[in-house]
Amino acid sequence: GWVKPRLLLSHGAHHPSDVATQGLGKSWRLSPPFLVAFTHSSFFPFRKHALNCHRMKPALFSVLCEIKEKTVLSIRGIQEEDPPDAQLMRLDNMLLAEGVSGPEKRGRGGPMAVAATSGGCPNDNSIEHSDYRAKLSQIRQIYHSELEKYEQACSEFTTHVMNLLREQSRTRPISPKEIERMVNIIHGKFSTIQMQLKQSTCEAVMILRSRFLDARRKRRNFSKQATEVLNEYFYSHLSNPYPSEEAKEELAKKGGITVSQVSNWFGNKRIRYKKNMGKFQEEANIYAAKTAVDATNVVAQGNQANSPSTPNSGEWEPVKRPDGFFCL
DNA sequence: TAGTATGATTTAAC
DNA sequence: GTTAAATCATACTA
Repeated sequence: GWVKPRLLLSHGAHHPSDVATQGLGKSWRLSPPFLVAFTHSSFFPFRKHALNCHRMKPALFSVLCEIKEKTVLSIRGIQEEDPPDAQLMRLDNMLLAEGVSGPEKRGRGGPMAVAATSGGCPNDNSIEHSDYRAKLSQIRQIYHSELEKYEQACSEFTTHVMNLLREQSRTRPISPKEIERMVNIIHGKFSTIQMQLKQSTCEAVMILRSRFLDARRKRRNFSKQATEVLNEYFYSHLSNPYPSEEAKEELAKKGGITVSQVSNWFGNKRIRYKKNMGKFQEEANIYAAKTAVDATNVVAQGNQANSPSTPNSGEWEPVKRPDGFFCL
């Protein structure tokens, strides 16, 4: 199921101010002792106002910022910059291809189109198709809702931290650059969360897809209409039951199945008929009689008989395999 | 529930 | 590419 990505803040930070002090704390702790003295908690309640109004404050503040900046840069210099995230790009591409992100796909596309044309029973496939689409739409909805939530949370959190730091910058050496860096850190954290969301979404789509494709493999008997059409052709072309590509297309159209299903059916039928002609004799008689009745009706209507291109003259003479194996 | 029917897949030959 | 043949997996039926 769905695993809602959690807000991942490093070192157990649970509040914006924690992050603020955490981010700054490292460099702050590296500052010389005399600087720490100015910021000691017992110092503030009594001296805060005096400190802010002190004539040396601006000068001292800029020095503090400079020292801090150098310290931070020396630490950051050790750390490697993140490489461009290829995985994020892959996730984005997949979500776009699956129709989760970007404009919603309408009509036939992706695996749905395959199933909609390959199954034996079009109605059932329509149900599966709409089921797939409904579930994909659900995933899409959850994805966008979560994404929006995270973006809003990120924006609110950033504003909150920025305000907090601006407020603190009146009494602590926090430069605008530092605030910018903090904003970048927050955005980085939220990007990680977004990536987790994208990953979960991709997993959900893959699971849905595999389930759908498994369902597609389920065998369904052809409709009576399809079986009728196929059998009629088979028994009326018993001498050469190898429909041409055009004939296959026609049969597929009439039976509401695919051309490859027609090919499969004829492959199965030929081998099974050959193996046990006796079993199919009754069926053959029924279709022979049916064909005869149809032909009589056509003649009775005064039209030219629409007889099969290869009449049932008795022998199977496969053009490609003239081994007499299919003789009646 | 076992046996049978049937659509799909795989393999090998052409 | 098509096809036969074997096989698989599932649907159907008594």
